[in-house]
Amino acid sequence: MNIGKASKLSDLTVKTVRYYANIELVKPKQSNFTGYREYSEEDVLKLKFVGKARKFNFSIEECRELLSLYENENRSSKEVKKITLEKICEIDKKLKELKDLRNELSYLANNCHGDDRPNCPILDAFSQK
Amino acid sequence: MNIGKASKLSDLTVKTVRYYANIELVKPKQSNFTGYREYSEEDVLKLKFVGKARKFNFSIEECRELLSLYENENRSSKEVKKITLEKICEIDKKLKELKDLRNELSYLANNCHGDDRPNCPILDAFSQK
DNA sequence: TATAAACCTTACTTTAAGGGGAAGGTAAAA
DNA sequence: TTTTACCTTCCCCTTAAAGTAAGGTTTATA
Repeated sequence: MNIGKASKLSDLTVKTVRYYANIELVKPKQSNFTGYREYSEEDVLKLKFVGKARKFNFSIEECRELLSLYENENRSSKEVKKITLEKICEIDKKLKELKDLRNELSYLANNCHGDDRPNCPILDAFSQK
Repeated sequence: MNIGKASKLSDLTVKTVRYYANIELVKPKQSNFTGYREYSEEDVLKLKFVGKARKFNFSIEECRELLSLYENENRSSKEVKKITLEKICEIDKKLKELKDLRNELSYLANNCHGDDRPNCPILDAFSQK
């Protein structure tokens, strides 16, 4: 099938699918008649796989790694679990940062009367030495 | 003072300070003798201000907006509070996304035995149609 | 049959916020 | 005087595509 159909089936944009072909993440055959890319059913499965993994916040390079494990019959689930646990750690770190940030900002907002006077503790906080 | 000193005082890298000058966020005078940028005390205060705001996750364009409020004697704290509350909303949205993501991933990891057998529920989840 | 619409291709530019490094000018210290 | 420490502009790199241009192909319609 052509890229348009593969795009629809995998629920990715044509641009994205073409990008994945260019970076050799999911690389279809390419016809030498028309130059059109020819996607197989298996290619579509890989595209879907990558789409899911991307939604799970895995980077392209991590997707590449997961995909190779996915394709490798001799893979061990240990490796996949390891990558996943690392990803969870990353998420936890980012969660903490965001929570701290939220606390500080909401503290500032609560102390700002938010009227037409120029005095503003938020700006004061930003301009503190 | 030259850019190196302004960089140290504001706790930003020289690259960053130069970048801010290029995008006209904090723009110092520039000597016509040497071509060196000349930072005033006030410029340093603005750099510090931007540094703080950036740490609070405000984008460059938001910093530009905050900075103009900061410089404006006739500002109202209402405007600043509004921007801040919007930022808190954004953070809340991102927090929710990350929490959901974490839940799904940790569910998958918990159900993965993590041994040398090739069966792996994480990969299974990614390859579901 | 002619043509228009719907595909497809490569290639270039842009995004955010700088980092890295080259090539070269300037200033201060040894 | 020379070395070292600054400073300058310029260009490429990062993520993960999206936007657009210019042009080739295929299919549907008049």
